[in-house]
Amino acid sequence: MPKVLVVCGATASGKTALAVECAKKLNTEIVSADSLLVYRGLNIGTAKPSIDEMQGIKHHLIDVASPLDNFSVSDYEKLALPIVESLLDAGKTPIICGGTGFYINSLLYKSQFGNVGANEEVRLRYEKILEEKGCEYLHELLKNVDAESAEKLHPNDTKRVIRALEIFEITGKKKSQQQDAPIPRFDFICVSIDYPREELYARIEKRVDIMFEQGLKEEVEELTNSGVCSDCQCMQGIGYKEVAEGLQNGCSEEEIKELIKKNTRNYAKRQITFFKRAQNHHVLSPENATVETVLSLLNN
RNA sequence: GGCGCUAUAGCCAAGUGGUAAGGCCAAGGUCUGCAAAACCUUUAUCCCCCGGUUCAAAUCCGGGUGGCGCCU
Repeated sequence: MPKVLVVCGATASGKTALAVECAKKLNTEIVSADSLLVYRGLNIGTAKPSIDEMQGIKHHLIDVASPLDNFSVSDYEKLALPIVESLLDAGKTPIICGGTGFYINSLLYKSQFGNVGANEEVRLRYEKILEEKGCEYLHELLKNVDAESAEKLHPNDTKRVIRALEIFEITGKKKSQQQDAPIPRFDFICVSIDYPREELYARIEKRVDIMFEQGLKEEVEELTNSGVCSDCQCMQGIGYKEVAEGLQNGCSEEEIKELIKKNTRNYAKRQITFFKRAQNHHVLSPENATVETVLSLLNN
């Protein structure tokens, strides 16, 4: 039996419920893999599982960061990996459940992320260069030190161009030479629930309506009042940025809601694209997304 | 009924004689420390219809149809 179960897929596809059912059956715990669930105070807009929904199953990596923090994959890996490992040591099948593919991969594969952390100072400097001389110039800079990485990156993809530059500057080594081979850390299978697109979009829209009923606006206001401003990383979350901006610009609730729906649909599409390439990935139809199916896949 | 304006992709829209900008939406994709982020690609054989002028018309002319506005 594979040792790790990953429940991934698009937002609003029913991952949480399936993972909880599996956890109950397997008598194990869930490691959330979601870049926004990590923040305390972001509950409604992230559709954070309620105590009720968790059904007594222990969920890790939820509420582990302050909304003022800048949480990153690396932080995630540092916190989550030991938990996965300890569950394995205890003879359990850890369930990684979430929609942030990047986070999931950091657990599944041994990657050192170039062995360099983010360096604000270096980033700021390159951002300034970007502002003054443009992205083509920045791309040229990278070409000079790491042609291979430059080749792979579009000049407009300035975030990654800067990261490559950052890695070179700090380590003196090329990012292209530090790409870790994607070596799996464990035996695992991935499972996702595949709704017809129309249906998934309908679920998303319904969910957004519910968020507003539950008081998304109030949640954003509370965060804002407690000093979480739009510069904070968590305010990049869908639902949060639209409400914060919308309220400032005097948009109607309908307008804000529609924008959130659209952005969430686009996000779901990106997730689907990302998970298409996942290894050992079983795409389940909604009818087939049952504990029994998952367990039988695990046993194969 | 008369007069004026208008008609370009799902939406907004440029183009006013030389072979269809751009934006939005949508779809597809990328992804190794900001990932619910960031980035890339694609999308009108054709400009409401009919006829005319011209080497050449989305662009000019005539007629028709739809919309908008004003007048009676």
